Amino acid sequence: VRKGEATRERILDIAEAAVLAKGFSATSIEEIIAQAEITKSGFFYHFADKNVLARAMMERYIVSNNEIFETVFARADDLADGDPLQSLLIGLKLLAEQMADLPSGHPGCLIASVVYQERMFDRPLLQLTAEAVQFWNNFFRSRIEAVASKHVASEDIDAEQLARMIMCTVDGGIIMGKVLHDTSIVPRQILAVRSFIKLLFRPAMSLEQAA
Amino acid sequence: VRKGEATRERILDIAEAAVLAKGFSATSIEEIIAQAEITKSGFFYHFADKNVLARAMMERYIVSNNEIFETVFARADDLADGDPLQSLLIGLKLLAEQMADLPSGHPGCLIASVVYQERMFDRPLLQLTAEAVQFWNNFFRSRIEAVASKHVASEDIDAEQLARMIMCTVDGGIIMGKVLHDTSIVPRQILAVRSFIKLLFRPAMSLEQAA
Amino acid sequence: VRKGEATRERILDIAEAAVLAKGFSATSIEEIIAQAEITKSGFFYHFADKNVLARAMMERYIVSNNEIFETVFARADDLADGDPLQSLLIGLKLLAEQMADLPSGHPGCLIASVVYQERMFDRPLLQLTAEAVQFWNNFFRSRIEAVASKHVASEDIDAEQLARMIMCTVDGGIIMGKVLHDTSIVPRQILAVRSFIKLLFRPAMSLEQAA
Amino acid sequence: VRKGEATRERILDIAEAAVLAKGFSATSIEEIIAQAEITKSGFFYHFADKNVLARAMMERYIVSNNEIFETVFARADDLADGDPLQSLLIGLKLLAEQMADLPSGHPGCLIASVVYQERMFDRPLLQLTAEAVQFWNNFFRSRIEAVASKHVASEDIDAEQLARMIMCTVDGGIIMGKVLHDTSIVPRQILAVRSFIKLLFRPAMSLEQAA
DNA sequence: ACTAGCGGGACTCCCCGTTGTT
DNA sequence: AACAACGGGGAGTCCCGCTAGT
Repeated sequence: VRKGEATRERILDIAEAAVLAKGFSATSIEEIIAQAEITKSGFFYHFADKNVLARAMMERYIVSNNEIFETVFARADDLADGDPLQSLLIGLKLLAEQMADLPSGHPGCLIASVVYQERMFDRPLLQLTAEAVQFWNNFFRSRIEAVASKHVASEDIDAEQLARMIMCTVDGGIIMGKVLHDTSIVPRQILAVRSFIKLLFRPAMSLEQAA
Repeated sequence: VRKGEATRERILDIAEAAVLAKGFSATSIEEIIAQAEITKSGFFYHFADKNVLARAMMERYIVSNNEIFETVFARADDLADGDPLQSLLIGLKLLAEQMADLPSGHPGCLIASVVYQERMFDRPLLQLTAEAVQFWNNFFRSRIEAVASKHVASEDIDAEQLARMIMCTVDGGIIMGKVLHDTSIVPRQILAVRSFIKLLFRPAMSLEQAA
Repeated sequence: VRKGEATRERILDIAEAAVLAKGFSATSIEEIIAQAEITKSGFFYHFADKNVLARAMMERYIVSNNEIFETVFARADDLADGDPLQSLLIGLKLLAEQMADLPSGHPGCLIASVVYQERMFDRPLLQLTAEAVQFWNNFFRSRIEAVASKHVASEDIDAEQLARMIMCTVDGGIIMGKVLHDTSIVPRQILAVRSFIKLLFRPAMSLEQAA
Repeated sequence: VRKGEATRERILDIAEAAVLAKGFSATSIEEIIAQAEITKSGFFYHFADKNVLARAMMERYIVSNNEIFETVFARADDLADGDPLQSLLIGLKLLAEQMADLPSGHPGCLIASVVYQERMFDRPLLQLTAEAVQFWNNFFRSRIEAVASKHVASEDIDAEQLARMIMCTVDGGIIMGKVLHDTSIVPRQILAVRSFIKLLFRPAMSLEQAA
């Protein structure tokens, strides 16, 4: 189970890149096997059909995204001295940096690619994406709630909304980056939400201070 | 030149809905003509090939989007008494309301649909989308600059970045709304950026007030 | 019936060139009308359908070919002082010169074009071509017979066969000229048969002469 | 690798017959597969597209034609006692007999079929046909040169020209045979050129003999 | 863990010809 | 006489997936 695994991963790599560039149904198995230098039978040995490939791609994508978030924010927790606000701000900065360091810009979000072709996928896959998005959203929401429990916000915004804003900005940033061929948009947009959060929890121009 | 025009529009309506749900290449001409109740010849009379259809769809989408923005912000200018900040905030609120009033949520953004299948489209079409996005961005940026010339921001954010944030939030919101089947996300996200802008230009906790 | 006639001829010109270059069934009405700058209705006004076009093309081709042969050999008869051999030899030379003077080489033989797609044409058209070929063959045969009645051939060859040889050489020469992109092949091949004929009827190295 | 090869050859056989009867573009893949009793997928497994089929057909045709020429003239060399003239004359006679023995006359020349639809084929294929024709021409030319080095011609005709005459007569003969539905034309035309060659190199009515 | 060969079914594009309108 | 609009019918291409082998 060694050579087979490598082939499987190669297929997934090629497929993911193609799907992000052309969409799922425009990505033919034929072109995947041509690039992977295997035959069709080889492909079907690893993936029973195209849906199985889609599922595998998405699962892999979710796992790798989870890892990114966890690694980044574990490091942020490490750097912030127990202050959830510090940790969140540091985490977002690290995230922005990571996005900026991608050699050829962000390749795209598989989630977005899927929702814009949702009719092509079966229920379980769509369910899977929804759960992953919900999971990431909860991840950010719980951190925001932690912040809110220690700091006062100068505007009334609930944590759910704010968590979504982070994710929306990233996904929207990816799209704009692709349209305008500007790889700096995603990191800069992340920094923009970060500014918002900082502003939101800035000690309320401390009335005491003012006094 | 009357019946033909109606057929053409019907084709575009059907095609747009299908593209937003399944992507461009998964949208077959066959299904379009079945829904439009015409024959293939009828279709190809109006659109020489699928690329021409894509171009026409995008052009129509851009025009209609332009109209929405212009209508909404013309009304906002009307309601705000010359204050650019008021106008921007009112405009965003109106936009949010408009998005909330869509019967079945926002159907999706054709721009996003295209960038996530960019390999499928020819240069001119991609160029067209880029120009439209740039145009809308400039639209928001000039309004933000007008605000900035009259009000002080409590954070350093350039207008370009902030304008992009509006658009990213909408596009990202559409994606999240589709994933989570929650039509309220787009309007709420628009209100979230609105909050940010309000906060950003809020008179600096009026030191006078504090006094 | 003046402008209409001009349009009709223009259509035939364009169609003939296209048929010689791509064959009949690969020549679409659509491309003909595009080149002729008329609409489909205009085309169908002149030719009820594609078969009618084919017939008209062939009839025109036969007439023009007849004219060439008749003109050339009328002139040859004029130059030769009543000697059929002289006339034939002069005629072939004139023919070769005429073929050499075509600006871009011989465009091709419509007859050949038809026989290599015979399944595409109806009986009457094929009949027409056969009759035309037979007619031209008789034309040459009767001239050869006239020669044979006045001169002794040094080989036994019947006139029919020799007449055919002239036509075969031309048609074959056109093909070779097209394959090798050498416009000089047709005239040179005509001169080659001419040599044969000359040799054939050369006074038999007159034994009397030798004595 | 056995069953596949048989299918491939069957396709080529059917395609060649159809192309000679109707031309390349009028020969639909659908009819080929119907006759071959396979499906379109089977066809496209063997030939990526119609051009590949054309190329394969032409290559096969050239090879088989080469074999015919070589076999016939090897036998001719065998029968003639080292005399190139004898060998050439015998070879042409054998060739004529072979053409006469074809059950339903000569089916046609693929080269001619291609040049009369040259716009339909890509450069490499046209190149291929040109090279083949050149090759056959050289084949005959070198034999004629061998004759000329041993015998005196009574007319000035260069070998190139004479070699071409052989090929032109065959190609032209095929066309006439098809038009007039007379399968005897090709062999008789070959015998006609043979007569010419014989006459050309006939010992000049040996003046010595006459004396 | 893979290959050769092919079934069956779209899909895009094109093409010939007709109809209703002007 | 000409045009807009469309009917009806493939043609060529491609693609997913299966079977039989090794």
